[in-house]
Formats: sequence, structure tokens, C-alpha cells
Amino acid sequence: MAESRSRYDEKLALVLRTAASIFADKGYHQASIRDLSRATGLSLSGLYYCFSSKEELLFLTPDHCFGPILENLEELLTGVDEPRERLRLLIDNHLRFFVGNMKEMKVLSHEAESLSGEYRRRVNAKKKRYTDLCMEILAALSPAESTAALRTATFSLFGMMNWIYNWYRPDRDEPVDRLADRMCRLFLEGYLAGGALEPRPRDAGGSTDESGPSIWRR
Amino acid sequence: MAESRSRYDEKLALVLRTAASIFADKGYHQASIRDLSRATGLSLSGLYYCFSSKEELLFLTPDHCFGPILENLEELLTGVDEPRERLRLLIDNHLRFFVGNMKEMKVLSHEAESLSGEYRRRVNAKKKRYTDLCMEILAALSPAESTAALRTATFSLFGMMNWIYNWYRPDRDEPVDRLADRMCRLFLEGYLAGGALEPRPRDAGGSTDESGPSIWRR
Amino acid sequence: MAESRSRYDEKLALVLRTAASIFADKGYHQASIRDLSRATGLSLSGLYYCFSSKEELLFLTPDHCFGPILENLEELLTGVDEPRERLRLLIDNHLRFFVGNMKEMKVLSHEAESLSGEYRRRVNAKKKRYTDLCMEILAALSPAESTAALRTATFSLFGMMNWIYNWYRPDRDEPVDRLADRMCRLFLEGYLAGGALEPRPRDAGGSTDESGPSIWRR
Amino acid sequence: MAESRSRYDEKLALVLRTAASIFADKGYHQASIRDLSRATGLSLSGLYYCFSSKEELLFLTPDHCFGPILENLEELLTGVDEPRERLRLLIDNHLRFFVGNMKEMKVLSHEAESLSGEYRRRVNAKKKRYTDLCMEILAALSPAESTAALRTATFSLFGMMNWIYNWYRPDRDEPVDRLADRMCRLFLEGYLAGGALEPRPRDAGGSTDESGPSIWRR
DNA sequence: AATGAATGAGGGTTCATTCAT
DNA sequence: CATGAATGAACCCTCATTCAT
Repeated sequence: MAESRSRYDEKLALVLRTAASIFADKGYHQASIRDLSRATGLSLSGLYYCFSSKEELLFLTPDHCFGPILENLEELLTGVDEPRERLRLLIDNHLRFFVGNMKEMKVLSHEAESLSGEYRRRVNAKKKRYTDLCMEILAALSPAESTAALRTATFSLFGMMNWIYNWYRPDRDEPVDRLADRMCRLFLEGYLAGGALEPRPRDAGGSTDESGPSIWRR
Repeated sequence: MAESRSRYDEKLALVLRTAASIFADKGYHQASIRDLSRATGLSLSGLYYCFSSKEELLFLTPDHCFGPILENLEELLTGVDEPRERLRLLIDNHLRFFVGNMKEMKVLSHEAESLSGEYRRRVNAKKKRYTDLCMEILAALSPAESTAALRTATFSLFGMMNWIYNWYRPDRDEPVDRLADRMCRLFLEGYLAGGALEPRPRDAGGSTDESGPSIWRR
Repeated sequence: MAESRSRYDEKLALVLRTAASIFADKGYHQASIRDLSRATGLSLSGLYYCFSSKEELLFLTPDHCFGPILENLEELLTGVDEPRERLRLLIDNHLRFFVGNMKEMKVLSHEAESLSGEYRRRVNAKKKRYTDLCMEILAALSPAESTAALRTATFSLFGMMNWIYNWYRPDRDEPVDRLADRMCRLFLEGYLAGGALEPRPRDAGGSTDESGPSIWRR
Repeated sequence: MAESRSRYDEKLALVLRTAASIFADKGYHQASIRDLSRATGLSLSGLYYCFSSKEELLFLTPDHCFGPILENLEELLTGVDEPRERLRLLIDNHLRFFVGNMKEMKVLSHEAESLSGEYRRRVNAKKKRYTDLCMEILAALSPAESTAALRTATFSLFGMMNWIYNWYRPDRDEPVDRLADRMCRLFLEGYLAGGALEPRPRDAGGSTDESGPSIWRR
């Protein structure tokens, strides 16, 4: 019994891992269930025994990833009050998971908006919880002058961290702990030094076209 | 002759503008040529008179976007030697284009890797030129201790800026010049203050598992 | 042993009853074995312990229906010689079964031709026996001038009766004994008054296009 | 221009005719678009150029049939006031179309309930108009004592006529005009003689179990 | 110059059925 | 006895693309 449960779980894990890899490589919509069938060696209908639709598969993939990130972080933060240390833990935890599961995280970043309905709601709820946690830490670090400013800072940090699936190569770049350290200091110093303060006054006569030139409609 | 040339150009411009919008909304692969046909009012075969394949269309879209960014930046930088100001100009230019053409830029970030062959080569060449320019500026700002460190800094900056299509909403967030200003100071202060220096020594016995825990294989 | 036999019979009866209901609701081909599995609470493989194929299931359903109709009728007719009364009994018996088992009878009428091979042969044999019995009664009522005329009369009667699954609603229409009575008199009077006689001469020059206008080929 | 229009129409007509035939032979749900592709020699996607879904195809098939029946009948009835003659025209028209387009009419009778939404609504509207017309004629023939009685008579007539796709074989049965004549007299005499009157009182002590024995639940 | 008509390849999904356990 | 897991075949439908006109 435990045997057969374990067998099924192993297979499910294989399917999810492979799916994440394929989704990451080709993108969710480009990836076909037939690709997954070929890559796992399972039949088409055998796959549908594990999940009920391609969309559910997309949901399962990053959802199984996101849970651990959050849980692990909340555990790490327990008993730590110093905001700088809390931020360091968040960044370290985040990058560790991203580098360790780059494919899954790319899917999470890239394809989550392809979800709909309940799936979308659940993924968004977790994302929001995570984002809120980060915002709290930043707010504790330095009094942000506005919500908009806090948003800019928060998403700048996430952008910095999440972007790594576009460039990070383990064989060529720094190991993840140095990466985390560097990003941590980069963001922290910048944020404390002024990133969170009101912007300096612009030079008089500077461009006031806020939206910038439209390329197509110029 | 000039007449018909102009007619053709008008039509091509309409097609490219509409395509960029559709690609940005639905993603390149989800968008069908039929969608484009419906949205432009042109027939399927009429469209193929303007471009030779869907992939060419994808190439044209961000290519027309990227050109202006680079050209505009190179013009702005002419005669400016001070590295801090050069960086400020790059960030400002970048964000202006991104906010002003968010849909196209999303395609550029998201779908460029769907290109193949010659198309891919040409887009990558431009990206590399742009990246190299940014690296030079950063290198001039502060002596990076290693290529890897410079890469981390450069792509942290790009991540910060490019991520905005995931969160920036003109009606809710800061106008683009304040956004640029804030990101500029955030990065600059962080980079100069230590983001570019060697990381502080880690606690002895710290984790050396560089790849972090794997979620699936734990 | 008797115990387990009885258990099996109970299960079989449940399966057949449920199957008849599902077939009637959705149609034989639309109904899936999974539907049956869900509706009975039995597992897929558990079902296949009761029958060997979906087709057998279709066979069993109307076959269990048709038996009682025939047997009951033959019993009722025993000792009754008067043709009018015999016809009345047939109609009454037929409608009672149809109204009482509308779902099953719809399957019988609708889907029996989906059977093949031996299954089909057996159902057809019973149908033929039933049809022949009706024809005999009609022939005894009035000397039909031709086989074709007798066929027309017989199948007109069956059409009249079998059609009810298309329109009869117990809560809205007459109770079944009045229905039977009305149909009986309708058919009987019509049949005796002339439905069985040679048709009156058609107007000279009348249409001789026997097949009528073809809608598609006109 | 007229040429190409005619070409497309010819093809559409071929598709509809073939579809009706296949639907009639195998049933709507059993018939696959691939069957239609094989039978017409057109490619799968070529077919979808003619219609937009299988359900639309099912709608088109009998809808194209039902229009002519109604229109033709209404034309025939113009200027004819005598109810018996009106009924005769209805029956004659109905049977002509049914015999001439037996496959399509089988689909109409058998499969119309597989339609959904707007398709279903439109087919039902036409059916109702036709049914109402028939009821009016019957009501004019003899004062029915109740709506239920009128319904019974009307649907008995339709059952008689529609059932023919189950048994009528042109090479073996009477030609359609004799068939029409016979059914007309059968129904007319029966209806006038008493089918429309109140049923005679039942023998005292007769069965009052209106729903008849349930086969499965006895 | 421009299009209506057509196509082959492939998409996600469901089905009746089997078989090791 | 009974089932969970698996399968091959087939389903309806959409796609980018072409070609005669």
C-alpha cells in the first residue's frame, strides 16, 4: 500500500518536474501534452490520470513551488526582529529557491497569468501574501513616504531577484550565497541611502512628457 | 508610385501596431493570424502580402522597438562623460520607452526567445550591444572586482527596470520621471556603497549548498 | 453461496436500472461507462465484472424490457378470441409499459439499431415476434388487401404508440388508460372505416412523383 | 463570380446532404467529422470552412429541411378552407417530404434534442409553429373536448407519420401518395368517429394503476 | 494587388477497455 | 472479488500557410 502510494507519488513528481521543465523551455502554450508524454514516456491518457487538464498542470507546477518558499521563509523569520536581517533572510531564501528551481520559477513568473478562475485566484493569493510580507519588512526599514514609493521599492527588489532566470548561469556566475549577499547589499544600501526618500527636484525645463515617446504613434 | 508606396507603408504600420498590441495582450503564440486579420480588417492573404511568416512579424515588432531605444540613448550620451549622469540617462531613457510602449516591451522581454535563426541572431546582437553599453558605464562608475560581479550588477539593474510590465500601472504608480529618478538613486547608491564590492565573509560553516534545496527532489 | 448470488443479483439489477436511466437521459453513445461508475458508486473494473462490454449492457437493457411486454401480452390474450378486444389488450398493454418505463422504451426505440451481431439478432427476433402478433390481430379484424397495406396499418399503430416518449408528460396529459382508450378507438375506427381498404382513385393527372421533391436537389 | 458562388453552394449542398445521410445512418454523436471528410472527399479543415462546428452542422441539416415543409404547406393551404382537405394536404405534404428526405427527417426527429442554446430554440420554434398549425386544423374538424385530447390526437398523427423512417422501404411498400391517402383516411375516420370524443366509461373494477407496472422496480 | 477557399499537421481531451495487484 | 492505474484510438477543432483566381 505504502509502496503503491509511493509509486504513484514518484510518478506524479516526475510528471510535475518534467512539465515544469518543458513549460520553462518552450512556454506553457507552446508546450504540448504530447511533448510531456514523449519526455516522461507515459501515454497521453496515462498523463490525464495524474491531472485533469493542462491548466491544472500549470497550476500545480508553480503552486508546489510557492508553498515551500513562503513556509520556509516564515519559519526563518520566526524570532528575528531586526529588519535588515529579516530582509537578508527573504532575499537569501528567495534566491536559493529560484536558483534551485529555476525552471519552475520561470513558469511561475512567466505563465501564471495564463491561469484562470480558481487557479488564478489561489496563485494570486499566495503571491499577495508574499508581497505583503516583503512590503512590511521594507516599511519597517525606513518610513516610505508613500504607497507608490513602497510599491516601486518592493517591485524593484522582486524584479532584481526574479529576473535571474533570464541571465543566471550556475557555471558562469557567482554561487547563490554570494549572489544573495550582493543583491542584499545593493538593494539595502540604495534603499536606505535615498531610494525611499523623495526624489530630488528635477532640473527646471526637463522633459515633462511622462509617458515617453510612443514608438508606433510618433 | 510614391502613392502606392505610401499606401503600403501605412498598411504595414497598421499591421505592426496591431500585431504588437495583440502579441502583448495574448502573447505571441496565443495570438493567431486570424486575430490580426479580424483586428485589422485585412484578409488573411492580404496580411501575407506584408510579411512572409508569423515569425517575421514577431521579429519586426520588437526590432522596431529596440532600434529607437538604442539610437535615442546613443544620441543622449554623446558628449556626456560623467558616469553617474550617463547611467541616469540610460535608466531614464529605458524606463520612458518601457512605460510608453509597455505592450511592445512585454513582447520583447517575453517572446524574443521564440525567434530562431537569423531573426534571433539580429535581436540578440542588439541586446548585447545594449547590455555591453550598460556594463561599460557601470565599470566606469566603480571598479568591479570580477566579470561575474559586473554581470550581477548589470542584470540586477535590468531586472529592476524590465520587471515593470508586471506591476506598473500609470493610474496608480508614480509618473515615469519620478520612477526613473527613484530607481536611479536606488541602484546608484547601492552599487557605489557596496553592491560592487566583495561580499563580506560569510559565517564559517555556512551553507555551501549552492543550488539551494530542490523542491521536487528533496 | 445463495447469499453471494443474491448480492450479485442486487448489484446487477442496480447496474441495469441505472444504465437504463442514463442511456435514456443522454443516449447510449453519449453515456460513458464512467457516468455509470459515478452513478452507481462502483469502480470501472467493478462494472466490467457485471457485463463484458458496453454493447452487452445496451442489449441487456431493452431485452429485459421487451421480455415482459411480450410475455404479459401473451398471457392477457389467452382465451380472448374477439379481434377488437385482442387489439384493445395489445394497445393497453403496450402503452402501460411505455408510460411506466418511458426511459427504457426510449432506449429500445432509439438505440436498438446500435446493436450488432448476435445481440441485434436477438432483439430483432423479439421485435418481429411482437410485430407479427399485431399483424395477425389486424388481419383478423379486416381483410387487408395487401401485405403493404397491412404493413402500413401495423406500423401506423406502432408509430402512434411509440411516439409518446417524444411528447407525453404524465403531469400534463391524460392518464394512461384514457390514452389507451383514445388511441384504441382512433385506430380501430379509422382502420375499420377505410384505412384498410383500397385508397380512393386519385385525381387524374395527379402527381406521380412518388418520392416527393428532394429538398437538396431541387 | 456567379460561377464561384455556385461552386461553393454546390459544395455546401453536398456537405449538408452527406452529413444528413451520415447522421441518419449512424446517429449524430456516432458520426464523426472524419466520416464526413471521407464521404465528401474534403479535408477536415476544408469542412470547417463550410460550417463552424459539428453542432451547427446538425442544426443546418434539418433546419434546411424544415423550412420547405412549412413554407410549402402554407402555400398549399392558401385558399383552402375545408378542414378535411386541409388535413389531407398537411399529411400529403408531410409524407412527401419525409419519404423524399428520409435521412434528413430521421435526423430531425431523432437528434434535434442534441442541439443546445440558440440552435435548439430556433428548431423548436419551427416545430411549434408546425404543431400549432396541425392542432388548429384538427380543432376545426371536430370540437375536441380538452387540450389534452387535442394533444393526444395531434401527436398520434405525427407519431404515425414520423415513424416511417423506422420501417418504410420504397422498394417494398406502397408509393407515397397511396401511403398518404391511407394514413389520411385512417386518421380522419378514426378521429371523426370517436377518437376525439370522450372515452367510453371503463368497465367497473378495471385497473386503475395508471402508470402500469414498472419493469425494474416491481 | 488582393482574396476566398482549401489543406496537413497538430492541438487538448475523452473513451471503452485491460491487467497487475 | 475488486480496483487503481494505464493505454491506444479516436474525438472535435484550430493553426499557419498556400494557391488559383
